[in-house]
Amino acid sequence: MQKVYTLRTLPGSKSSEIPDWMADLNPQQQAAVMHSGGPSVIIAGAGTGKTKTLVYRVAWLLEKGIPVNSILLLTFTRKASEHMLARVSAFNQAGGQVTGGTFHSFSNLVIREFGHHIGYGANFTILDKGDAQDRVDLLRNQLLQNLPKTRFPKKGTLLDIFSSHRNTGRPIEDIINSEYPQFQHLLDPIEKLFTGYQDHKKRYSLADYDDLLFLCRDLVRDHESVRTALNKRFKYILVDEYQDTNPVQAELVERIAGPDGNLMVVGDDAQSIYKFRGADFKNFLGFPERYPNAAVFKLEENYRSVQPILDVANSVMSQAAEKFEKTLFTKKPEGQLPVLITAPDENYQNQFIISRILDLREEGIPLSQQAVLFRSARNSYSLELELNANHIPFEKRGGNKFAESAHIKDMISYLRLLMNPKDVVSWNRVLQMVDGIGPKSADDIIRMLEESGIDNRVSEMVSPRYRTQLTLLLDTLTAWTADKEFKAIVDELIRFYRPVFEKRYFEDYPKREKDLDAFQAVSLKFSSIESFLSHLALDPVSFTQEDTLGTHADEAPLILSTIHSSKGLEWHSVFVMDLLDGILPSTFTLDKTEDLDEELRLFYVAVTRAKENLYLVYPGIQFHRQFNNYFTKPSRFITSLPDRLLEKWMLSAADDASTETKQIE
DNA sequence: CCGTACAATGTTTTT
DNA sequence: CATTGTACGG
Repeated sequence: MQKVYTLRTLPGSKSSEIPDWMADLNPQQQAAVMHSGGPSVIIAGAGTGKTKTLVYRVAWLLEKGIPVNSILLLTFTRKASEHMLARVSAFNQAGGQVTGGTFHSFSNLVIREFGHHIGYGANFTILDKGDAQDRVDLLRNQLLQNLPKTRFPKKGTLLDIFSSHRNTGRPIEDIINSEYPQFQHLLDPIEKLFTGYQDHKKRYSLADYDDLLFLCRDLVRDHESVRTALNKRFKYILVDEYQDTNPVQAELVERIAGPDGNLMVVGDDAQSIYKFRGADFKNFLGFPERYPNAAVFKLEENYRSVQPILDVANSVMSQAAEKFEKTLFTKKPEGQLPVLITAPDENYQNQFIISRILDLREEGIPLSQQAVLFRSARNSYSLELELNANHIPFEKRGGNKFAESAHIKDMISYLRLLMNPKDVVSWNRVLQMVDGIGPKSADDIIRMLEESGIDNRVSEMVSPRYRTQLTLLLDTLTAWTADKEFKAIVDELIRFYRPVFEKRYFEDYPKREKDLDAFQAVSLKFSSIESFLSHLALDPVSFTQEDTLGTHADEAPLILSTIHSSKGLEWHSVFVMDLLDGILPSTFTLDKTEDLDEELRLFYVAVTRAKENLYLVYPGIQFHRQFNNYFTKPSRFITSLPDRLLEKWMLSAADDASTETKQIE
C-alpha cells in the first residue's frame, strides 16, 4: 500500500531589501538565504540549487558581518564537502576559512582538541575499516581460542554487526536474529567480542569511524565545558544532506547548536540512501516537530535536467510505497527522451557505452561531462578493462580505496608506531614483514616490547634467525622517533620498505610501484605524521585522484562511480548500467518494502544526475556466480515506467559495435 | 614455527 | 576474484 505524506510550508522571514547579487536566486531560495536566525530546514529536491543556496547563505552571513570562523558547514560525504567549500571560497574569498567538512573529520578535530576529558590524547589513531577488522581478528583469536574458526563469523561480518548495532541502536541479538540467523547460537561469544573490542580501542587510544561520532557526541553531551566552548565558537551551523544523518550525528549538531541555535539543515527525503548506516529519511522531515519554531523552505524548481529526464524521475518516485509529496519541474522543457538500451550481453553493453561516449565526445561533450553509474563497485570491472583497451582516461569513485591496499597499509603501520608505540596491530604487521617472523614470534616480541617500548635490547632475547633484521628494524624506528623532520622520515621509510615490498609482492610489485611515489607525493603536503595519517583515513579520495591517476593525463577523465558516490554531482550525459533485477534492486532487498524503497531512491538519485542525456542500459543476460544462474530480467524499476517516457533501443548481435568482441571470441 | 602452494568460500552501498 | 583456511616441506 502506498503512503503519501504532505508537508506544510511555513513562510520564512520576509525581507524587503534583496541585494543585487542575489538576483539569480528564486524567491524561495532568497528567503532561505536571508533567513534571520533560529532553526530552519530546507527541503530541496534534486537539482533545485541546494548547494547554491547554502553557498549564498554563507556569503550573506559574511556580508552581515558574521565572523567567518563562527560558521560551521557540515556535510555527509567527502566529495560533497570538497565541492561545497570550493564554491564558497570561489564566491567569497573569506569563505575559504569556513570550518567545514564531513561529520567524521569535524569530530576528529574536536576529539583531538578536547579528547583528554575522556581519555583520548591528541595523538589517538583512527582505524579505517581494514584496521578495525584486523583488530577484531586479533581479539577473536585471543578471546575465543576454544571456538572453531570455520563456523564463526568472519572479521568483516563481525564488524558489520557491531557497526549496525551502534548506528541503529538495535541490540546485537536483534540484528543476528533477523539478518544472521545462522549465528544465533554464537550470540554470547559475539557479544563478548564486542565488549572486548570496545575495551581494546579505549585502552590503546584507537577510534574507528563510528567512534569518531560517538566520542564527539559524548564530549558534547557529557562535558559542559566542551559544549559551551563549541556553542560559543559556532554561531551558525549549516548541515547538508541532512536526510542521511543518523541519530548520533543529528544529536551532535543539535547539541552544538543549542535549543535556539542557528541551525539550518538541508536535504531531500527522496535521496535518502544510507539506511544501512542508521539514517532514516523520516527524521529529516521530523525536524520541524523537534523545533516547532523552525522555518521551513521548500525548493521544487529544478535547474539541472531537461523535462523528459524529470518526467522519468518523478515517475520513478511515484512508485515508492512511502513518500512525501513532491514534484520536480523545470523551465528547460526541450530535450532528448531518455533512452532504454537492451544489449544482448555484458560485452555489448560495454561496447555500446564506449561507442556512445566517443560519439558524444565527437559532438563536443568532454569526457569529464559524462559519467557511468552503477549499483556496486564491481559492476564496472569489465567496462574498466575495455576503457583501458580503448585508451579512454577514467576516474573511478567508490569501491576499494587507495589507502586500503596492502602495500600502503604496510607503510602506514610504520608511521603509526612512531605516533603510538603501543599500537599492537601495527606492531603485528611490521614485525611479520621481517623475514622469519610469523604470527607466533610476532606475538612473543610484542609482549616483550609492551614492557620496554621500542628498545633493541629485545633483539638479544630472540632467535638468532632474525636477530639482525629485528635489531635493524628497532634501531630504525628509534632513529625516526628521534628525528622530528617528517619529510626525511618518509624518504627513509620508502628506502627501508622497498626491499620488503619487492619480496612481499613479488607477483605484481611493478604494478604497485607507482603507489609508493604517490604516497610520498601526498605526504609532502603535510607537516606532521598525525595530520598525514588523519588525512589518509578520512580523505582518501583526493589521494587516488590527483596522484595515482591523471596528473599527467592530457584530457580530464570520464567518471565511473557507484550511485552512492555520485550524490550531489551532475553531468551532461549519464549512463546507468546493469539495470537488472537482482542488481538494482539488489537481491538483498527484494523481500522488504522498506529496503526496496531505498533501492528505488537510489535509482532516483542516478536518474537525477543527468542534465541533458540519460541512457539506461542492461544486458539481456548476465551470469551471477553466487547463485550459479543468470539474471535475465530488467530491473522492475524500469519495466514499470510508462512507455511514452522512454525511447527504446534494442542492440542486436549483428550491430557493428560488437565486431571487436566477435574477433576476441 | 615459518613460508608457500593450493583449495574453498562468499561477495551492496560509505565514513 | 580476493580473501581465508589447510596441508606440507624446510
